[in-house]
Amino acid sequence: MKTYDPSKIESKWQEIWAEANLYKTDEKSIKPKFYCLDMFPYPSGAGLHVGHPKGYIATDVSSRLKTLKGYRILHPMGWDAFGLPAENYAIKNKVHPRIAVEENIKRFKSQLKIIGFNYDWDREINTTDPEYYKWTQWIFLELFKKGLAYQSYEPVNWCRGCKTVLSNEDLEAGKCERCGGEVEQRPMKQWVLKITDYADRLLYDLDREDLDWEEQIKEQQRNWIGRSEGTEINFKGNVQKYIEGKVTTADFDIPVFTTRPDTIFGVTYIVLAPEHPLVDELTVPEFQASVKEYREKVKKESMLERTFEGREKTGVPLGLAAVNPINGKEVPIWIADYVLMDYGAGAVMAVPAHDQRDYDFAKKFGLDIVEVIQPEFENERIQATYQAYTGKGTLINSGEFCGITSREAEVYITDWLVENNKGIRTVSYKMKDWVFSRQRYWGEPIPIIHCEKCGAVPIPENELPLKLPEVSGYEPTGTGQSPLANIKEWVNTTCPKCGGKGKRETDTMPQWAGSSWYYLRFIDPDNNKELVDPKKEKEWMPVDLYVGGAEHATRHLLYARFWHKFLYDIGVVSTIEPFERLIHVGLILAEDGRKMSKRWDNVVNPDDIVKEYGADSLRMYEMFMGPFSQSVAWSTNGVSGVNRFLTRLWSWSQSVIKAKEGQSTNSELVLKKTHQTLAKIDGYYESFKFNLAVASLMELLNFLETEAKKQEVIRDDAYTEALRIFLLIISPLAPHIAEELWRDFGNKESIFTEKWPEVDSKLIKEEVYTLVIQVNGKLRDEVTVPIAIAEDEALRQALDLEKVKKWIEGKQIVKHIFVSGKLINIVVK
RNA sequence: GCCCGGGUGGCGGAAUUGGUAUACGCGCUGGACUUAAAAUCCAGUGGUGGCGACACCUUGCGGGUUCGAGUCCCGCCCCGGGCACCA
Repeated sequence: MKTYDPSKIESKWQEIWAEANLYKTDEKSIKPKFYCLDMFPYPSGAGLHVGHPKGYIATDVSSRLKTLKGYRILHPMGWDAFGLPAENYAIKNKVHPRIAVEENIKRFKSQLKIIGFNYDWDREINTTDPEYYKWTQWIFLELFKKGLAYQSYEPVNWCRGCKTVLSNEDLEAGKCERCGGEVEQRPMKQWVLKITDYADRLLYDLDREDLDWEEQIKEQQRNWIGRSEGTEINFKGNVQKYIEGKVTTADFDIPVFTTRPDTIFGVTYIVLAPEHPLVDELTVPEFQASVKEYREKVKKESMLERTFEGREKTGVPLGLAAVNPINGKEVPIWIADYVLMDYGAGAVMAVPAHDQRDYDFAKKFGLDIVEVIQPEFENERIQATYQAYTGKGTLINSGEFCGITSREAEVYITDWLVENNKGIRTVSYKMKDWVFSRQRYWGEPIPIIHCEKCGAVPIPENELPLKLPEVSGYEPTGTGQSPLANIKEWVNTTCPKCGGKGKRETDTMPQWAGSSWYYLRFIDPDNNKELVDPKKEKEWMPVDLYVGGAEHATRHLLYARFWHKFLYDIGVVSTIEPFERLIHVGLILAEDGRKMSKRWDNVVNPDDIVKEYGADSLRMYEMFMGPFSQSVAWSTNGVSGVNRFLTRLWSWSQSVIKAKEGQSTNSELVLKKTHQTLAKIDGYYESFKFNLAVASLMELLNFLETEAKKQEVIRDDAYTEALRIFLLIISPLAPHIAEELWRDFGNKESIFTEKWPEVDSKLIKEEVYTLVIQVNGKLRDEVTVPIAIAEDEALRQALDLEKVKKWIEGKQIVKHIFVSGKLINIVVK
């Protein structure tokens, strides 16, 4: 008998499939389409570890299933190859990042190939290919033309020691990872995309019925967008200025944003973000030194740490007061780091009685605390003496508004403010505009020319792609600009508009850019005339299934949705959303439960697993190890278990193939169990419960082997059908062994040209079931009953059982609960 | 700190709407085969007590709702992902 040797059959079938173009995307047939997409990898220098292919295996299983079900498949793969690590590697090893990236891609690709994916490699793309990034640049220019790209001063991490901009990744506990020096937040003129213009659409379209996304991902996006309706309230004041020796008084306005206008009578001070542009103007001379010192200190803090709620509060007063528009009361103005410039108006009205951070701040600096909301319950009232009461309630100490509820006050107080021109209703978002500039070499050049006369001018479309120039080194310039700024002959150019002197933009795009539209390129990878052929776009969009890590839940997926909606607005795409169904893949941790990392020396390489156990074992194990979306620790022993299973499948299949023909006595049972598995497994595949799919296949084989031990296997219609179905339903998970046994079985064509089997519902019907008997909710016995058994008959049979009698004896039956198909519970007292 | 997940045997995990807790796999123990080992096959395997039939306990911790809670509610603890320049 042939033995199961994956190393022999897997490479053989991979070659045959490739030669036969089995996985080439079918552009012609009238079959329904299935666009199945993986989040494409960043080809790092470390190569693939076993965690990478988990999601790819899932899309491979899904697309093979859809192939069997009669769909035509688009299942492509490519490389998201711009980015920081390649540039750092280039600096360190003095090689061009392109060379490093090419090597990495080669390695990744060979590692993927031996796992036996059904990718159409003719559609491979690479974001660093000029023919690709031409269109990334094109989209940027369209955004620019529509006013959605603008320049603004945005903070970057600036290391004084290295004289360079640092990524968050390069920081360690707020200090520079390389030199250990201080890092400060330094404003720098950068390109920013107006994603906030799309905030409402990005939010509301999450609720579209045709968007089949996991709720948790949608919820994360909603929170990221952070829409809140509120009121912008204007606090006025005046400041004395000395101009040319004379004292003059100047009025000022401080607009603040609040979602709680009902607490306005409780305002006891105003806090500005330390970066607020009004701070210079509003600081009285005696306080200037302390304000300056405080602002310097805040520069060194990261945004993340500033927002920690339990953190020790800091801040300094400006020495001025502003007037509460509702009661004319003067309140002092402070600056404090817990107020951020980029949320709301960069200024808050502080209500210490009803906001915890304001409360902590007021306690620390001895500011007034005025209670204006009375809680509904007394215990909350008691708590309010040592912490803020942040709930709603009834207004007190609020002038003419006393006695009404918070909900009413939100309407009436805002109405009053609007009528008296002291406030407006407005909406604020947590989501900020997308800072799109990077001061680095290895990214798409931003196709803009700065002209002294004309300002920022886009380069003409026919000059795209604007290629990255070759440079000799990638070291930072020392000024914070990207290495491109050092190439004078590239930077200095002429203005496309006036023909005068112009300078090229030297910042490049973030890595997110190329990945924000790549799913469109796969549809039409060689198109140089337009981004995507509209006909082909309509044929393949939207992506039917998108699989990738949860770490992309907010940024990548929001950026891609934003660009897609923009492309929809300018008529490039025809769907409102790019990804119809989204599933997130859970991490594979190392055997020790930690993340796989070179640092811990716990990385498992898929090549080694394929070599020892075969690709089918790797594929099936990764689908079996746990719920797909959950992170699970790797176990090489687990792989050997799956390998044992495949070996047993091989032997059983061979025994059927070699068996003599005739009529077996257990054919009915064999068919029933096989069809029951078939009925289950379809749902398991569709709902990404691959672990249960594998378990049900194992159960089926356990059953078939047990039957084979009871009596000799005879090749009759039932066994023939059981083997046929078994191979078909396992083929998405383990394509190589399925194909090999399929051909051994006498089939001339590939198993993937076959049709998915249909469930025979007559076969799987059960006539009896096990009725569980409980007394007071505890399991006491069970009995086999006909499926249609009536309640009183079930009760009669239950009460007849010795084990049940024992528990009922001397007690009174209060009632019983009968759940048809499940159990009967007898309640006694 | 904030947002999103998760916590079930020695381990990974299973358990449609609240209805037999521990499917499937790993590991372990004993046995068969073998000169021996590996591989394979057979049997056992949540805990405590008992020779045994059996009984009681058990889903991170503490309460609650219910005939019945891993599942629902309230309050905690612990772990993972994200927090805008890693991708």
